[in-house]
Amino acid sequence: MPENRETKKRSGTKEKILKTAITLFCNHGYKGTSVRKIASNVGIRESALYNHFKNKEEVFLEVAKNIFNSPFAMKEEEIKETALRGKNFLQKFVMQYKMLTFDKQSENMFKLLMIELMQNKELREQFMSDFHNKNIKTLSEAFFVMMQNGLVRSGDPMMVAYEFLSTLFYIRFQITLLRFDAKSTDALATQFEKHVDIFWESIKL
Amino acid sequence: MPENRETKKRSGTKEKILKTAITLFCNHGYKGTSVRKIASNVGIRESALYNHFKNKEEVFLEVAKNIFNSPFAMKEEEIKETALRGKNFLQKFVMQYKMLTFDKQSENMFKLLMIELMQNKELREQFMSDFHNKNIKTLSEAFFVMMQNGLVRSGDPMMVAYEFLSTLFYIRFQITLLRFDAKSTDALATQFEKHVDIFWESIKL
DNA sequence: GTCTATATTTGGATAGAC
DNA sequence: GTCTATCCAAATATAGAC
Repeated sequence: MPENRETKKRSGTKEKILKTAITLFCNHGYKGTSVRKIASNVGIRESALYNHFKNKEEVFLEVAKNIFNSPFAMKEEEIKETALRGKNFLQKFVMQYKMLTFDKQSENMFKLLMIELMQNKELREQFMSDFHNKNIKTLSEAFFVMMQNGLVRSGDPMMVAYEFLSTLFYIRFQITLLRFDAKSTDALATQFEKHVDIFWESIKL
Repeated sequence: MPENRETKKRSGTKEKILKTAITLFCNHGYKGTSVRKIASNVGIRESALYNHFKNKEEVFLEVAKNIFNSPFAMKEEEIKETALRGKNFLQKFVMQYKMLTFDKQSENMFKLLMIELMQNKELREQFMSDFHNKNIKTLSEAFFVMMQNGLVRSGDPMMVAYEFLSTLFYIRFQITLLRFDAKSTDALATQFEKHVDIFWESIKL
């Protein structure tokens, strides 16, 4: 028995369901996606879907599981180290943010988040803690280091972090809207780099 | 006939329907709000609602009609004039933005916009043109005037406008999320003023 | 203008044959 | 594991009496 991992060696239906569900949930949200539609897109009957998932919510939870999983998290020590490089840190941070923005899976999760955010209290709280606070913390630490080392004008690191992050979010938000309709994002894609340039000029010593 | 305006002098049912519909649509979105729920909250049967509106969509459109109506628009000349006052212009602009954020009706419309934005192509386009571009235009003009008059460092007025606006949007976005759950927004409310202070310091000559 | 009753559709979910 | 058949609930909408 060469592959008895997990006992069942699948026909792949469950994966197909998940893949289809991701597309549908991320474009139409929970309410906008029916079990019927998922099943029909997969090419099976609804009843067959229930062999793989207990109910609609379980499918959704499986899809939304990675909604706050960032593939590009920075480690604590890495932050403090890289922060000493000033603008270079910001460029690195923004590059990761940009990759997230254009990464297909991250983009889908962001769309889903934006759709469900207003209808799901738990998501709102996770958005604040995971999405916002985590980034603010990273950036604050970096700006603090920069201030300590005389690289940037001193001030409240949290405030500077907020200013810096908010623009990144807005760019990502707009890009996500444009990509919904398959519109060009060329102008906005370069906005990330321009933001770093302008911002650095405004805070550097 | 003292009041033959519009022929029908209403029992107020239509207004009551609209008022109820605003609350429901703005908190649960189009799909999340049923005609049943609206009618029952008003205190009538569904069938009675159809005496006032052709269908659910017509109720929604009536509600969403004012989604981009800003009660605080600045006139062209006013912008150029006030821009000469530098930081004072930014303070005024932000104060209006802040009022919008906390104005009950505007807040509802913003919630509705955020809910529906990801599911409605037309709204996305209106968001870009009415919401984003209009503000960018106003701010760009102001920053241009400020640059011409040596009040702020010269640069691309549009870029500076983008930096300034994006933070305002993010603050509003976060406040809206908090208010969804009736959480305190004290910390964020002062962020508006702090933003102006920080931003002005970073661009002034 | 509101009610009762009803038509129709859509969506989530289960039973049981194969 | 998939299918057919079926059930049930919820939702949009209409007809016609009052």
